[in-house]
Amino acid sequence: MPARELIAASSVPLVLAVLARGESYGYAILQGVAELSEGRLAWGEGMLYPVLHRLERDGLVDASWGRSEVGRERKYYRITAAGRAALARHRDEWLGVHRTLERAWGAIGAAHA
Amino acid sequence: MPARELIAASSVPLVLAVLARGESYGYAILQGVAELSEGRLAWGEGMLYPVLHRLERDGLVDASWGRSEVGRERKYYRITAAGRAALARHRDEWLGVHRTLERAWGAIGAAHA
DNA sequence: CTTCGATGCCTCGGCGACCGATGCATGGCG
DNA sequence: CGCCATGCATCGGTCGCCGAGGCATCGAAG
Repeated sequence: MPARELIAASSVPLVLAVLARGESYGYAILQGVAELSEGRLAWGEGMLYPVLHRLERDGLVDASWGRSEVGRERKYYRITAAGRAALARHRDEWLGVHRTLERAWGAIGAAHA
Repeated sequence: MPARELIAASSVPLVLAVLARGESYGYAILQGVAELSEGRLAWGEGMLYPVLHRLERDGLVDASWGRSEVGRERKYYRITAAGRAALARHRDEWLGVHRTLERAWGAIGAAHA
């Protein structure tokens, strides 16, 4: 499992990206992330729900209660326009840092003493 | 400037990568990071020194006092073998998360409703 | 019916990180 | 001497993680 800081940095963009594919709910998001990461990212519920609540508080997602096919209650989340904008911004920031790191890593190989 | 969490996630790998190119010291590392990121990452000293001290405490870098050409005191940092190993691990973790995000972003474009 | 596990939601609190503000010392310059 | 640049460091507010724990419902097994 990645370092805690990396989890923190990727949790919001990843949740937004999952929701950009269509509405979903807690448990399913957990599974979606595990699939996308091929098991490398395994979040606990204790970190997902606070993220979801923060996103809702900030207007990046909308939430509404619904029912599963078997009748169980679920809280469905949908990404908002502001959420899509935030996702794009997070993506740009991530890619900027990624390029910086690649440059630093590349230099290591080149400058290998 | 990127979100705080992204700074947190990239600071350690970046400092290690800079030091992997050769020994350096606080102020110069700050400039090296600014160059590598083309100004996108501008750290304050208040975040760099704690990172450096943590790395030293954990044995990922060695520190020693020296003097600049003009006679001023500087604390030079050198990466250790453990530091290079940690750098490689951070790099793997980063790339793993990066692939996950790319997959998630790609799906957005493909599944665009 | 009762018990068990899976689904599905949530909160609490310790820990640790960022980072703006602030402080201190030295050396060069006018 | 006064002032700026270099160069090191800490403090404290604020915020996020995430393991542990809690609650409710449903289906199946005994």
